[in-house]
Amino acid sequence: MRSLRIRKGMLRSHYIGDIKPGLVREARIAGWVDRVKDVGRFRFIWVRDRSGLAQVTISRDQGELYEKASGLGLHDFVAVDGVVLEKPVAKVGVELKPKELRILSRAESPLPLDVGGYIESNLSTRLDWRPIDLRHPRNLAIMRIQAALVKGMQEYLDSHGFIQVFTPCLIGAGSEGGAELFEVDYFGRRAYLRQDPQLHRQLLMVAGLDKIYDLGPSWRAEPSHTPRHLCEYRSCAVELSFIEDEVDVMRVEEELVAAGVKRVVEECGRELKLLGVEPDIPKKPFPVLKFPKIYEVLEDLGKKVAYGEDLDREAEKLLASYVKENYDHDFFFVDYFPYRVKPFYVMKVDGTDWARSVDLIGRGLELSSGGQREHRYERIVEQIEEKGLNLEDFRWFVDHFRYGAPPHGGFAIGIERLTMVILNLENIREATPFPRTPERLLP
RNA sequence: GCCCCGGUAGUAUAGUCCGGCUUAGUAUACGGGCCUGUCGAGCCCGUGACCCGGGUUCAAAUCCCGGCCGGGGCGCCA
Repeated sequence: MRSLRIRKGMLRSHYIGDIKPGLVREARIAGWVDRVKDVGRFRFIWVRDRSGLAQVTISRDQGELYEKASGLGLHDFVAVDGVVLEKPVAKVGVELKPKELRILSRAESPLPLDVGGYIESNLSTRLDWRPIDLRHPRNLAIMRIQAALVKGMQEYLDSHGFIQVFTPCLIGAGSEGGAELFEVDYFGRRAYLRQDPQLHRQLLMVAGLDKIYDLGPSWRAEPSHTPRHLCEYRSCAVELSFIEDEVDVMRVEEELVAAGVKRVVEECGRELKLLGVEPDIPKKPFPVLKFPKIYEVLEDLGKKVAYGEDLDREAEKLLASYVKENYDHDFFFVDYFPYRVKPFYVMKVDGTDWARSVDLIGRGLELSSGGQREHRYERIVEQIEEKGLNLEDFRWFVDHFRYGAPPHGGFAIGIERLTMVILNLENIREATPFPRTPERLLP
């Protein structure tokens, strides 16, 4: 990490992690007090910033400084000027003999969480005090890894001709119904927070943008009490035109996931080690399981799913272990979903009850859905009617398809879910700094 | 939306099944002391808690009912 070029008198000259004993003689560091130990002739103050941990060693003969340090407590915020010991005695790494110690902010004690690292607080308590919780290197690591993941995916998309766009979050109508939408007052009219940027991405295909992605939030007003749902989450939503069929979409998606994971592995060795995970860069192509054959596979696994029915959680998990065993893969696609369980805009497999509709499953968890969309005006209208929807409600969308639309498809990958799967997190709330769940709107 | 489980010091837990044997135990944090280049230091002392309301009972952290809060399973989904 490169330290900021600083002006004289600035709070810090170095990130702790940047200090190389022998190369850096003197440094000014700033951070939170991680531990205070009073031992004979010395007081040891551990100081942590986001890059690492330093020990500030104050000997009794330093008089005033020694006294000042006696009042320090956990998570006080301090700045220390000192000489870097060329051969540190401390095992934490960097050791400083201070010239000056400034206490910039006091932490009340006891803290509302155990920050010492031996007691793991309940997630709920941690989230109540999330800023303190995020000081823990482990949680910081999750945020960093997610940033690398998104960066890797963006790099892939940018270098393959995808244009980043921002589609609206406030919408006048839902894409599939309305039950799970958050309602917003829009100058006296009813508006909604989008549940997916889907339909607007399709309109951009009609517009000829050809290949796009939208990185942004979506909202679901589902009161789900599970470790894998958030009411607000981010997705990397991709749409591309001039495809032959949904297979082209899958090819992009697996490249995208692999590029994200690759970036994480390359860039976040330290963080991954801290979290105790070693993700594999997934092999391409990802295995594909298709309806209706999938019913037979499930039956062999001892699970009966009625013909034409959707997969349930148990089926997804069974298939995941099946894929792991037979393909040694954590990810797989499911293709040709029954048309009746999918929304109106999907492309049917001609003359069948199946759709060119694709889910990506990672470690048994649904990470995305997508596939090829129907681009022919008459067909879209027909399908809206088949689904028992009111065509007039979708005019704002459908009418644009009357004037020439390319074959296209896409998908939206849940970023928190992908993070969760790669890092083997038990709860999706770990994968976002301030999770929104049915009960939690603060902080 | 349906179902299951839980709520004890700042934090995390034991005790709850089978009411009394509890002055509610332990770890950590916090305050004090001893020792000591500590690195999860060690030792001694101390402060600190039964979610709220109602009921049963001689007696409730413990049993029952309601509320609030939290966790999970399913559904739905990313």
